[in-house]
Amino acid sequence: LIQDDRTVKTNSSRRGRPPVTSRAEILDSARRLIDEDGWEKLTVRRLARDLGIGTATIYHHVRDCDDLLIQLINDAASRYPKPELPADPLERVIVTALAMHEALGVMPWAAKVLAVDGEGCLGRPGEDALWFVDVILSSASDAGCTHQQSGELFLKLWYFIVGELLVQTGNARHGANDAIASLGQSHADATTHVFSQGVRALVNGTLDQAS
Amino acid sequence: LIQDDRTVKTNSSRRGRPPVTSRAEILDSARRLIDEDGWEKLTVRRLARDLGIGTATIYHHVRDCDDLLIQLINDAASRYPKPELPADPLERVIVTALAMHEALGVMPWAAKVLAVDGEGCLGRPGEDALWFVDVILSSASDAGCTHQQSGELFLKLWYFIVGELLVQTGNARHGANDAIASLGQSHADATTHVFSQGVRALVNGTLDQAS
DNA sequence: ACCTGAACACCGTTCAAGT
DNA sequence: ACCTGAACACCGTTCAAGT
Repeated sequence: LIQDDRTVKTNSSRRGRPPVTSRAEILDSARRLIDEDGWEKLTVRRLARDLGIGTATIYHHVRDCDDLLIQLINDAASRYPKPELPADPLERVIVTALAMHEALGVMPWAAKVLAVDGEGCLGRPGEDALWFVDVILSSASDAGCTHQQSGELFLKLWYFIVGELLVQTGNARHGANDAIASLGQSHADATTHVFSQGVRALVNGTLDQAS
Repeated sequence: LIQDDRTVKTNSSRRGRPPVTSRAEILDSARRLIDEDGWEKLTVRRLARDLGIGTATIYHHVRDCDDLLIQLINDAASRYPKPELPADPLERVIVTALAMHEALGVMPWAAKVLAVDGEGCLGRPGEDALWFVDVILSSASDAGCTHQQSGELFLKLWYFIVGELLVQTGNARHGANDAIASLGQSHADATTHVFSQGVRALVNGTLDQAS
């Protein structure tokens, strides 16, 4: 049922001891453990126990603990539907930045991992995450930015996205923060609003400086 | 020499077993260990070994491992010289945000801790970190922002500051990132420039939206 | 081929007992 | 008063041996 990967492998090469698990099963299990107990409780040993396999077996499918988290992020990013892009290049930058934030938002702990292993995840060619980077850079060019200005704008947006995720992860753990709590709207609405206003401010403010 | 705290304590109440260490010694040792081996290598056990004391003794001075890091951050923030504030309120917001970033910059790992224990560090009344928050909020008001707009502007700046620190910490560990590497200037100059331009863009962009 | 128990070298935290 | 060894309940990672 869930073990199709295993079956396929066993069929295609019928010699040797059959695998007891697959990359897909490991990622599924990890996802479930994370939203049951939080990402900081995910350990290789716990994951193996959950799957009912030996601890060392995990290391046949992932290089180490960080690699597991990065695979999870790339997996989520590739599942995320790419947004419709507006014709206006500036609007395109904004929409893509918001989509990038939303794609990462399903795993807020991603910020911590991405920052530690930074371009290890975003910068590898062929990864889906790279799509967001490309669209933002080329749209900025279309809006009249030089190569350098586009790079700087992306970097600023990246700081903002990562920072928002990081703060959100923290607040989730120990109650809402004061600045947000004092606003009249619901928590989720308020943070989304502040975030998108910030992205707009960053884009417009940067382009005003350039001209 | 470094053990004045201990001596003072021993003199003022001469009964009972004398302390073998003090909060100041613990913080000093932690600081040294961090910039020798990196903050992720700092452990309670290593710290105790470095001080030549029992592991459990550490827990007389700090509640737990996170508390130690937070004390370190607050200590650094309180040491940081407060910047001269310009008359123009908008400029005051910018200068204070840059100073806040610089104060935290001596401990880039602070971003991770602050995000996890968020307002636990920034929000406690009486802490020096609160000064930065107050100045930014009141300066934004002086510039014509409503209470809510000031709060939102601070939050945006906080996202940006935290994000920049987080990305910088990550890049330090595994080589410069591509966007920055492609710029003509030195690494440090380039990142400082991008950061301060971003703060300006955020402030100006936000105020343009308001009017 | 693929899996695993056991081992290695660590963690944070607590607490009864020692000085 | 203050300190601490030893214990508890964990970690990540490796590798020789097993199936």
